[in-house]
Amino acid sequence: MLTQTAIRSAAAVSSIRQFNHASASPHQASVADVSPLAQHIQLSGAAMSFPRNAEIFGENESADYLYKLISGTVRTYKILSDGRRQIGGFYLPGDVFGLEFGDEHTQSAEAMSDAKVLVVKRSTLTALAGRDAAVARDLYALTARELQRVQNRILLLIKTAQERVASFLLEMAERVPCGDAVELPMSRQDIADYLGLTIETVSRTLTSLESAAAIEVPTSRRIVLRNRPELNRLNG
Amino acid sequence: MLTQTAIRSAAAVSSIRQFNHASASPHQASVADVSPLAQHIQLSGAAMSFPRNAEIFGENESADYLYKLISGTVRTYKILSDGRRQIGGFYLPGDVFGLEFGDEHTQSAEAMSDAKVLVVKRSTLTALAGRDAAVARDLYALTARELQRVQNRILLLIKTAQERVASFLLEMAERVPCGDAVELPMSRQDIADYLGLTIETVSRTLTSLESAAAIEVPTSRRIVLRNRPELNRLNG
DNA sequence: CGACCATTTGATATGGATCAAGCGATGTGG
DNA sequence: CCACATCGCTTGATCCATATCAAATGGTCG
Repeated sequence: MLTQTAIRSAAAVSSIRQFNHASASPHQASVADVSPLAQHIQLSGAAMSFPRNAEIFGENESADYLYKLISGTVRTYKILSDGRRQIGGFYLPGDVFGLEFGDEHTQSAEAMSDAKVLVVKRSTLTALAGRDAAVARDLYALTARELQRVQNRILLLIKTAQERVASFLLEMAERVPCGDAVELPMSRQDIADYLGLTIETVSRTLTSLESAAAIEVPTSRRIVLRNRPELNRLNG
Repeated sequence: MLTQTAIRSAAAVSSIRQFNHASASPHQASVADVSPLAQHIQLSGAAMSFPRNAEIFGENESADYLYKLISGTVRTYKILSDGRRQIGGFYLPGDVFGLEFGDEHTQSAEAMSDAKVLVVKRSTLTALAGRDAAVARDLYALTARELQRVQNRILLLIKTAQERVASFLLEMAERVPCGDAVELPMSRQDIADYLGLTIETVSRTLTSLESAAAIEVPTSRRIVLRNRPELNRLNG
């Protein structure tokens, strides 16, 4: 159950507490931070740490908390009965996840690297939204973005492997704006499960894009976008 | 070539038939209808009619209205630059569509058959939601269901053709609860674009399911589920 | 009856999966 | 410091599910 997961880690909470004010990594300063919702999370959120590959919450656990990622990377996913895994999304520092409509989480969430998150009770947040229209609007906006992403993913999944990989690279480049170089926080397997492909196909597609001079792959985790127009064209 | 049996439940058939026509069909008195939101729509919604294949709204148009389907069937969809079409959803009488988070529609909507809808201004609805918590909750619930559906679709799209078709049939059977007979309101092309397959593959999969005695296909638009456990197994 | 459209069926092609091997980086114990 | 296991990634060979191309069938409406 979620509560167990949360409580289990709650032990680690207090020790981490000082950490989040002090350590202001460059990643943490984002647009979202100035919103009323973000301020509330910053002020009253409990800090928690999760080691690499730890589960933050599981599918079907009750969705009592909302999470804001401070550092590290998180993936959400579903597992089919035969073991196939579909990654629902990758979350970077500043992103909010665990946002649910129903009472239960529809996906599981895992830390991809050691991760620090701020946790707020969903009930207090909705109560706050009832009093403060600005908070409600923020929640709304977060949801809007989330739904948009999901719908784009559906479009993604009817495309070819090249198109999927190109879309993925452009999406990541947009989310980690560092010029044309993207430092991927996830493995090939994660990318494959996100795009509905196999690692082999992802790998082959990347080398093929490299041959076409659309990208460069200096190391497996770093990708340089050399020809965005071409990638956009592939994007469909 | 498969034998078309004459033994068919005629009772189920006629009840499905009138589902599409009668604008005061008993089907409309569903859960949604007793909700405050539904009542408001019923009272202050403007009735509009759309002929078969007419556009109800287009992608990128401003999303000023919310629609509730009274009779007929509606599809929402997106078109990729090269003409591929992804159907976002099918809507049956009683369903609400056009629900958006942003200012613009992210999909187009078309009447699949002559359709009657009730239309309400989104602004009045959100204003109402601000005053009446029950309305807000209803809007929330609608959105929750919508998101759930979208997420399930993502899972669908990583499955095999058989699994997709099986899931589709079970979904439709659930939405048009008439025992084990499903009267499909959409063409094979629509189904294909919904499932991310081709018409040929949909057709072949149906015949293969029929050979496996999981379903019967007395006419192309009517499907009888003969072996739900088997379909559920295929569902993944 | 005949034209038209949706659907099914058949033959073939192909993109991506699968199976299998190689390779480079990282870490571990002797 | 070096053999050597391990792990993530790439590359190669082959297979297979679905797409594509093409034709036959069947239902509907004039």
